[in-house]
Amino acid sequence: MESSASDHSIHNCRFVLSSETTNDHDHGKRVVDELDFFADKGHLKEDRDHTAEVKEECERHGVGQEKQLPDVNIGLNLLTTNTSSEKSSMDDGTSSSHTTENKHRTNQLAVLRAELGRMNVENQQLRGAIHQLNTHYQALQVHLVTLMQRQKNQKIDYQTAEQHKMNINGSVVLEEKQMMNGINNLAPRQFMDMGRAEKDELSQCSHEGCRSQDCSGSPPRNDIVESMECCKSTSHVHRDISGRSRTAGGEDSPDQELQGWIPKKVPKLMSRREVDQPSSEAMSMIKKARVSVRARSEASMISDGCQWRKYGQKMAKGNPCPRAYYRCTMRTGCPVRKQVQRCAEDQTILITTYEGHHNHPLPPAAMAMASTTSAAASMLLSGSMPSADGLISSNSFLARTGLPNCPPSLATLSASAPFPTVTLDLTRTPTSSEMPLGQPNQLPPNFPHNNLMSVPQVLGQALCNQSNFSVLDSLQGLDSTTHSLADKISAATAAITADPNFTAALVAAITSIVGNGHSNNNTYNNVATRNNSDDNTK
DNA sequence: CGCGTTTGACCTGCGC
DNA sequence: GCGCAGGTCAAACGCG
Repeated sequence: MESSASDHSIHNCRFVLSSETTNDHDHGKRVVDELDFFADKGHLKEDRDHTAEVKEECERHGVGQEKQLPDVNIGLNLLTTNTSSEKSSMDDGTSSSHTTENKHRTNQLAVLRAELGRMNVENQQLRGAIHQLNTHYQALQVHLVTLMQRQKNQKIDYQTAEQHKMNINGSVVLEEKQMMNGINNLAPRQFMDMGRAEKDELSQCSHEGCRSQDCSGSPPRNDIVESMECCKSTSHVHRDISGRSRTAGGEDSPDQELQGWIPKKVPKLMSRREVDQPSSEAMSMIKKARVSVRARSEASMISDGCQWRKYGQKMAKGNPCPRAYYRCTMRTGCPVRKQVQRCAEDQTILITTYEGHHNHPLPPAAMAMASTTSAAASMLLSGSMPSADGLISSNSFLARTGLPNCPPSLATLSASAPFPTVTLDLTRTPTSSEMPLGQPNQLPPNFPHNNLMSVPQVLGQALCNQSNFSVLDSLQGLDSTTHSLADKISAATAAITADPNFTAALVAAITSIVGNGHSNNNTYNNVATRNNSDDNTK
């Protein structure tokens, strides 16, 4: 009894310490929610002091602590059952043993009360610690908003000065052009959402004490993409937008206002104030960031676990094959689009380009692809913005995403395209030198080994070195998939989703790669609960 | 009849 | 300003 209570106290102490330990592993690059709490050194010291207090309290309330604590009647009959030893002494029926028994009971009761009181104290202390952390966090948020506002004002001042100079030179037309360019360069649609989302996020967190750390007010961090998914309460901007522009299909559904499939003509209607958000260009880039997947397939579309609706087809210049435009229909207003086109040089190669981020939970089969786009977008904004002169080494991308096992030739990062695009070439078999060493082909015992993988799973593997599969197997699987791909995909998906261990491992791997993973928290939860029931892949 | 696809028209950005 | 190309819309159409 007492030992279990001690375990409890130890556990509590560990709880406090673990958050600190976690932060110690963050090197300032990957910003997790907890890190924000300790970003301020002063606050960190205070928190550590407080942690030490709690720790001391845990130690102080060891054996004998019960005497210092008041008697607490919790109204629970915790001693209604007897241990076997107690029972045997009762059976003896002697009065002396009965007295001993009573004393024993009394002692136990005292011990239990003491433990209860000690736990209450610990609870209060922990609450205090959490409250303190929240306070510090809110202070940091306020500080962050102030800094961003200051930066924004400086930028506006600078532009105003520049424009004034131009006016003096009589270049009014040019000035207007620059202004328009500025507006157009700044993020339309989702970027606007992000900017507003960040504000909403901050205020919401401060109001709610940031109960959901998923949405913790991110300092100028890199995974803004995730904020897009995490904070959808962006009604202000969308309402402004939808009020002045027609929505897709002429529908004015609240969903669309909130999650926004907003026509691209919107940006010009934006006021400059709305558009001019901090680090807007980078955010615009992220909004435009795309992930392109090249895979061999005779099917018209690769299976990625999502539901798509075709909304257009266009002949692209320099390619005899038309380009098809799809949008995600798993939830109304989901901003994710994809383009599917066959490669002009090799028409067996299907090029699928994804853009945007889902605003809804995804089935396991769709998670890899969605996480990939998130990871790629995050990576693009994380400082390795592509140089203007074409391709950069994919190694940085792979390194950033923690994918030492992914062959470099599989992924390229292109800036020559209109939008930064990560291209994953799943049609290429990596050379032996590119193959990760010490990666035996490890497949789960119950996994169908005969090339039955759909592209997202392959991609997930390519991106997740934690996965038990080898990339080479995946690629060979794709390369040799020359017929009835859809059937194989279905079979593979069914097999994979039927294996909760694999799904959990995949989710964990993806989550760890995407960063703090909170963008997919909902997804993770859904995956965890829907593991065996999902058969969404077509 | 409802839903998804097709396809021509339209919009927008960009380069000349 | 004009033309081109990419992207999107929405009416028409087809299918179950």
